[in-house]
Amino acid sequence: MSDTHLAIHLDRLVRRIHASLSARAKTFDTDRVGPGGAILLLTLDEMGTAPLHRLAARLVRDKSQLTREVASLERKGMVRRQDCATDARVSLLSLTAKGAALVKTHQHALAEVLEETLQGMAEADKQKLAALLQSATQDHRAEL
Amino acid sequence: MSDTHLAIHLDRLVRRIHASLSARAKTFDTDRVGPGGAILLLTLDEMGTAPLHRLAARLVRDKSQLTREVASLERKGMVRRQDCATDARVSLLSLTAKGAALVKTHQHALAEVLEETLQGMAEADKQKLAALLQSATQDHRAEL
DNA sequence: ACATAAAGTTGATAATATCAACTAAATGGT
DNA sequence: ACCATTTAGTTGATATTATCAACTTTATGT
Repeated sequence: MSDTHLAIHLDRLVRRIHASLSARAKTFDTDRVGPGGAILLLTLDEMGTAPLHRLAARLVRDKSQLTREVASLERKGMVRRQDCATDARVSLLSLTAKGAALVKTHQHALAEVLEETLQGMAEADKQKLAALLQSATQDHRAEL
Repeated sequence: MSDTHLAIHLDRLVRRIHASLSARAKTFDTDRVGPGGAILLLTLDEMGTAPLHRLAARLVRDKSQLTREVASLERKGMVRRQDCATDARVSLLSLTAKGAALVKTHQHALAEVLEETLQGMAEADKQKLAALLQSATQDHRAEL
């Protein structure tokens, strides 16, 4: 029999984390960027500067959705767009100072939630888990 | 700095799987139970018979949502409810034969998608990942 | 018997996702 | 250089899912 277990537990874990986060959201999500906005910012933080479609590919979200989310974050002063010199179609996204500061806050909160959610796991196992998850989401054809 | 990586990769992996699944949904989700319905059925399959609130706890979803989802699956003949002998408030949920058959179908499809999504990972790593995910979602206070 | 909590439902609303159509700009051949 | 085809991004309409409070009915503890 096949391992659908992996998917089931994956879903549970994500929901646990999400629940924990939104439970204490009032504490740290003062700008109300929401979970979607938060992960966008965290991802943009690790990408530095990126066109929207690349960010969409990373986040595995529809471009149209990203358009709106980015617009919202832009209005809040978290994200900045600048025209691309070599391609007039793309607008390059990057964090503002305010956005970068917010990332720190969210990283902190997320770390706490993870700590709480995964209390029970040995530190080594957590690291192993993180590593395996990373390797699971690696490659997938070129998209750096 | 803290490992928010775990959460980020978790999100990506879930979205990849979800995207893969919905891409080929027409192939196997003939009853249109959707991802939410599917995971509910899979979970109920592993629980056997369970009251709604227990299922909700397992799935980490709101009871109100489960009420509606279960109602929908009931209309489709996948889930059955029976009154609890010892507590008139609870209705016990279980799969119908049709529901159990559907579970098989979805397990199959899900296994294929996982295979595809995680191609690149060694078999041993997949198993390790599954095990770690399971341990990550274990316990959490009593709720069997 | 009474207060309190639990199980489930309903309603209203918010947040996200999906998908097709469309504009503008780039690319690739011929 | 020209035209067909892609690609980046946006917009609109709609579906799906999540959230939260209020409420009914039944159980529990004292």
